[in-house]
Amino acid sequence: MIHRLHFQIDERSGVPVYRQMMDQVKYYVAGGTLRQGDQLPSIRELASALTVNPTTVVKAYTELERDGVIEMRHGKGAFVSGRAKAITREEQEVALRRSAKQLAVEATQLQVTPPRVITVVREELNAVNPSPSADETPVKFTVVPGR
Amino acid sequence: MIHRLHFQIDERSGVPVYRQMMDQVKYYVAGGTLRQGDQLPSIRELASALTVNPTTVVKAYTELERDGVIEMRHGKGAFVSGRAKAITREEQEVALRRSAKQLAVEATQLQVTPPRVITVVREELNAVNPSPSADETPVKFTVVPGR
Amino acid sequence: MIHRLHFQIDERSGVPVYRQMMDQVKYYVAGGTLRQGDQLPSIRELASALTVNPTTVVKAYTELERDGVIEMRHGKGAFVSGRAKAITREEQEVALRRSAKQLAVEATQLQVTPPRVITVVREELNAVNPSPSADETPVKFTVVPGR
Amino acid sequence: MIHRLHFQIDERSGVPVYRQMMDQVKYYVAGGTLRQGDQLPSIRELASALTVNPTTVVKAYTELERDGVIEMRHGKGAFVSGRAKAITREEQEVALRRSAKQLAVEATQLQVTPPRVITVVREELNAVNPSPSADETPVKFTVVPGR
DNA sequence: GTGGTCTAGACCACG
DNA sequence: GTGGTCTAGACCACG
Repeated sequence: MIHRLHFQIDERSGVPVYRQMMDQVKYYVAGGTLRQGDQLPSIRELASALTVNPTTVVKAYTELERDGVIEMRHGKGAFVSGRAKAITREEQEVALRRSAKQLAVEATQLQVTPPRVITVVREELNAVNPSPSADETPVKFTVVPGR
Repeated sequence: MIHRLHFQIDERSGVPVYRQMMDQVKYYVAGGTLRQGDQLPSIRELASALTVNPTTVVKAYTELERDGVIEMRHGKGAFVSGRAKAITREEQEVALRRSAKQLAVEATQLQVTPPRVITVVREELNAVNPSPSADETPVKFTVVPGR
Repeated sequence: MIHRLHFQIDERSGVPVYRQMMDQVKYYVAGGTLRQGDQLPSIRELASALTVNPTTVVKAYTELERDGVIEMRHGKGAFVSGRAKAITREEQEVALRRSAKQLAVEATQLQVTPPRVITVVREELNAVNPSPSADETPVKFTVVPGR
Repeated sequence: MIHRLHFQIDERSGVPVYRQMMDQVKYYVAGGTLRQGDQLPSIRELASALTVNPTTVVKAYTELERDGVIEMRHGKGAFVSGRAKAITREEQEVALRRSAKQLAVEATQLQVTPPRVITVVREELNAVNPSPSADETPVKFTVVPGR
């Protein structure tokens, strides 16, 4: 069974690319799509799929390792660490709410009506390729670039 | 009548502060809350309300002037330019959809259910102080810091 | 009063340059030469003094910040953190003993006599420019490249 | 008579393992402990004694052969080459002084007093199992892992 | 001036 | 194949 990770990089957002990558790995771990022992895409694979420089991926992975989310094994690859959930349930809620708030503020400033906002959110939720239901063996993931 | 501008600055987001400010002014103009001739908060007022460095506000206003959104009048202040809508209707839609997409991707990665996402968005839309219905005379705005 | 930091980079050693830099900053903090609030050489200054690439210094400083040893202030510079001694007295002893052991093993393999080893160590201790006695105000340091 | 080679591998040092092994063989040859015709530990023996990957030992031995220090005899093992002293007396002095300098710099940065440094060096010299006085027949060596 | 991010690409260690 | 380090240099944010 092939698992797909949807990585969404928005270059125009101003958020450093390596941080966008870090956040999304953490979200996948927090959500349970990525689990202990799973192998992440290799640096080169991820870099080419997202058309970013390999050193940018190296930076993201290095920071994720320092955060205890992943482990790098020399010559082997990058794996989800056994240490911990990347972020707590509470931080998860905070992250979601932060994005929701930004959307709400923006919509209000643009004077877009709430029903219209809800409609657009629904459409985007449908458009995102849902991650497959996880099975029980550690797997290697392929990348679905999103931009 | 006193109008309030809700400025939402998220320092942790990685987006440059001056760009966050620029975007929000543009959104207010696009949405019709800010209209031609309206006076924006002074640099000092905005800087102290948002506790950012005044030079950051200067940069935002300078760039907004270059974009034709506002005009600086020496000794008077900053005013919404007569030249144009800050962003087109289409750009508006793009901006909204971009935020919605980011939310959708994030929620999917976190395996938050769509209904839960919609609930959170509704809550945040209600929480945002709705901008008042515009009247017809140019006004000066006060700032409601949001962070 | 001008303070000097003696940085010793050995490219032939195989130890990554950024790690050599990190260790030496930690040693200076542990030894009390660098104290809370002291400003480190700027990235560019250190890079040019040691003729390494600025990105290498960036990496060393970034890791040191993550370790709580220094703080980067945007537009201001790098400063010794108030948080903690960089390494404990015990780690200090470990570090010293590790170097001493390596020297001892090497000398034994080379069949250099212990008195000769002691003589060479004494000479090298005298050759190192001793760090000046610290005074009481935070200072900026200049770099003495050593290689 | 059984001879013992003390191999000191420090994984944390950042120096590639194969290079640490190469250096120490060279030092033993330079010091006269290993002499022409002596048989080195087999790849498997050395790998398991030091718990490193056999390919790492292969790399070290291959490079040592390229440097003319040893010869691999198919099906027989690795032997000290007749060609030359692995390093000259001068290189020996350079190697020793390099280690001594690193120790001196480190101690100075840690503000450890010279007498204390000398004490620690003496202790470590005593702690190292001195290599036995060489006799005159080629011998096979066993390994004393040091870490 | 200061730090921060990123690209393009080389070279190396480990398996 | 995998990850790790480093250079050279561009461009940006902040003060």
